[in-house]
Amino acid sequence: MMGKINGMEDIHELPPKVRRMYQAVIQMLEEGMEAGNLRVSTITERAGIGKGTAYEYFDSKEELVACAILYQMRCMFGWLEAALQEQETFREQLSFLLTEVDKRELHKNCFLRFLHMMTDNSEFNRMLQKKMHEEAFVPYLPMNVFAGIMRRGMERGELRKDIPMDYMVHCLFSHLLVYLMAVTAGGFFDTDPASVRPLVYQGILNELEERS
Amino acid sequence: MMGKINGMEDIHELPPKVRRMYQAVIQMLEEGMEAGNLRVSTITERAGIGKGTAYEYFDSKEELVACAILYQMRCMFGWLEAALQEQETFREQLSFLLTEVDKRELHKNCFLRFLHMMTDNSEFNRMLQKKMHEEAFVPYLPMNVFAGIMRRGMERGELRKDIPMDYMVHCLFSHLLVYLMAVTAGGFFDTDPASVRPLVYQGILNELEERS
Amino acid sequence: MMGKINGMEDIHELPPKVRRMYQAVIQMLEEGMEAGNLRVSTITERAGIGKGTAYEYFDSKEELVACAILYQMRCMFGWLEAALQEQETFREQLSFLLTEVDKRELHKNCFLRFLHMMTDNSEFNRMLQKKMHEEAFVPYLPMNVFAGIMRRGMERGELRKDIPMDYMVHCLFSHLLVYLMAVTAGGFFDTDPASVRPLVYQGILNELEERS
Amino acid sequence: MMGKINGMEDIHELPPKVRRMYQAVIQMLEEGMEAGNLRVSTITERAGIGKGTAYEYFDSKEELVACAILYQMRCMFGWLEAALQEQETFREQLSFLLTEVDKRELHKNCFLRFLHMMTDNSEFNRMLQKKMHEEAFVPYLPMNVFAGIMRRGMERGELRKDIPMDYMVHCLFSHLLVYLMAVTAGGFFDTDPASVRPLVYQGILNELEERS
DNA sequence: GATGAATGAGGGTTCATTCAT
DNA sequence: AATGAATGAACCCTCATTCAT
Repeated sequence: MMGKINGMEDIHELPPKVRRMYQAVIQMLEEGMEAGNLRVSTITERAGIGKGTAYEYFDSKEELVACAILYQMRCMFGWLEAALQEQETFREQLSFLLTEVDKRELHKNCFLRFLHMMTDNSEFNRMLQKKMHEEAFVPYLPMNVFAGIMRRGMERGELRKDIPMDYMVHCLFSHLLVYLMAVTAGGFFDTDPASVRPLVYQGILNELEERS
Repeated sequence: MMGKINGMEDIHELPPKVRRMYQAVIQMLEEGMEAGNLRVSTITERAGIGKGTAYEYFDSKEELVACAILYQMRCMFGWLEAALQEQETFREQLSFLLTEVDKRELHKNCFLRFLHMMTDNSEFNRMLQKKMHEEAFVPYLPMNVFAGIMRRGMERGELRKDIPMDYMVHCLFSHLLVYLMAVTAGGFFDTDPASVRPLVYQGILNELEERS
Repeated sequence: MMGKINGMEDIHELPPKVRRMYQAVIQMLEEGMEAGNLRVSTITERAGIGKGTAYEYFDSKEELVACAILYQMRCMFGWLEAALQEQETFREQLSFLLTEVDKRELHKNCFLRFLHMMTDNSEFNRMLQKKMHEEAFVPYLPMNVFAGIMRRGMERGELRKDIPMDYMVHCLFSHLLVYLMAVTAGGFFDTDPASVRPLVYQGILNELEERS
Repeated sequence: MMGKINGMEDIHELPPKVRRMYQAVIQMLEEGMEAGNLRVSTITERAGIGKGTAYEYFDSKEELVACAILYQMRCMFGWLEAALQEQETFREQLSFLLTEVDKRELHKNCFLRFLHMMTDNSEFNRMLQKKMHEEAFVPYLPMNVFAGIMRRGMERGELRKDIPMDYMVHCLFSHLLVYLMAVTAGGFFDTDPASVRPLVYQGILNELEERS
């Protein structure tokens, strides 16, 4: 029998039914269902396949859902990495990131989920985190994507070289996060994102940019 | 029949069985169980009461758990507010906050949960968020607690007055968040919290403090 | 919560729903279903209770079925022991046993099942055998019932005292077995039980009876 | 398309894949699995063939397993018949049988299973029994094998001629059975097989042997 | 003939909720 | 008001069987 899927397969070589299940899972998560409450029958139904087929590819519902989430993250962060590479300066990259958050694109799909995961110590999440530390996944970790930006920015002489890399990543991460929340979390901050954006932008530059 | 509990009761006038159920819920959450996976039977068992009794006070399991979480947040943020009031300067308040995060006290009990909630769009969370917007809960919102600190800091002349309050709160919040993650999320950032702490501390002051 | 049933309860103090489930199981076994193929839903349906109720009393279907079988054995072998006590001589006891086998009463209910069990090394059966070795069950073991007969027969001077007890039990057991098969196993032996009975009767006496 | 296998094929002209499936079934039964719990996928996997192939030869899993069991019995009882023929006297044959039981060879493979079947009235077993009464199988029935021994023993003047054949077979069968149990059924009889063996041996001779 | 991916009916188990006491 | 035995809908997972290749 064919070996089971473990989530580290090449994104472009997934069996079509697996891809359809992944898409069903992602879709449902975006509709606001909790990862733990997804039903196998609904997933396979949406994927247009038989219920038992899920178990041809995965050992359990949890495996299936976890792999789907990983898949999404690899897609999104992979895309993000590539998109950021196309920007020429750190300022452009920063603008690009903020605009992505504005478009509610990134956030809905990955950033928030990543954050949600990091603040969750359920058993399911521990499994997910374990998978995220597999070698094949590491380059997709947002921390590493951000570190790449920083490094290149420093090489171009745009960013300060006297701050530990860790803190630089944290700095970018945290500001983006708060902007993300201002954009999303309707109600907790009764704030106009448009008025916060320049402050966030400037705040990051103040901390990280090399002063000429 | 007595009306049901809605989560906005005075913290000090809870029926004792309700308080015991709240404590059971909080305890289990801290043991790493997901809010959605708690079982009514376990909750009432730990509370030392009959299973049916839960339904004397709440309409559903979800209501019970949501009210317990609200209760915890009101306790913790209420306590935090009071504790911060006792500090005399903003710098002392900031140190206090960082130390709390260090102690993994705050974070485990509330901050992380709050963040977790804000990054979740499940049905359960929408209910929780709705309850959080009830008038009685508003003063406990972390944003408002932080805004109070800022306001008083500005009155004492310690903090800049030319930045929108929203951004000041965001700034504090985001830096704390990242420090929280450095302290907690073992593995994603392979960072030494001790080396990050002064940077976080200084970063916040750089952005917010009035320069003499 | 009430502790689970383990099969060693006093036969006369069973919760009524448990007794009804036992009866449903026994009935179905006698209708020719295999112990492993019984369905929980059918059992509870026949017992006139909800499906979930089975799990109030037992941890699993296997436990339920095993306890039901033990219950039947305790009932039957308990009854057999008492009935044998009422016979005055070994010859009468022997006649009684053969007649019981004739009536297809004993066999259908217990003897065959006991034999079936002893020739089965499935996991289910290993569990059943483990339960049978619990102290509370031991006096009901057919071997011990038979040994009691022998002992009393020896005390009355009817049976030989020079043969090991083990073999005496074996002797009785094996002859009964064959008679049981002649009566039951339609087809394998195309034998008239009536013609075999006196031979079995005499065979046993020849081996065991004290010759005056 | 080729007709399906029905279990009465010549043992030596089985399609090789069928033989491999039979061997897989037998092996698993000897490992302690119940006939009803064998899985088609496991059987074909062990046989080194595709799962669908089983259905090229058999209409259902039950047919496959039943035929495998019949196959084993024909092999074993055929072998037993031949082996017994090589013994010159009844006493030697008897010793041989007891020794086989001692070696846990016979019993594990056939005798116990045969007994298990005879004490079972499940649907599966009724099918098996039906197949056993097919003409081609009759000579392998243990009863008939034993009857052959008896007949030859009588012809040689070793055995009594005044007892009905049925009873003689029963007598041998039952004693062997109980010895088998003493050897196998660890725990029900806490008996040392070695001490019982001579008694069994002598008991049989006492009943069946011609007294000179 | 041979295969094994796909299927979906089936069944064991869980657990929120009810309600008679 | 408090209880906890009883319930049954819900849901995961298994596995015999089919069928396109």
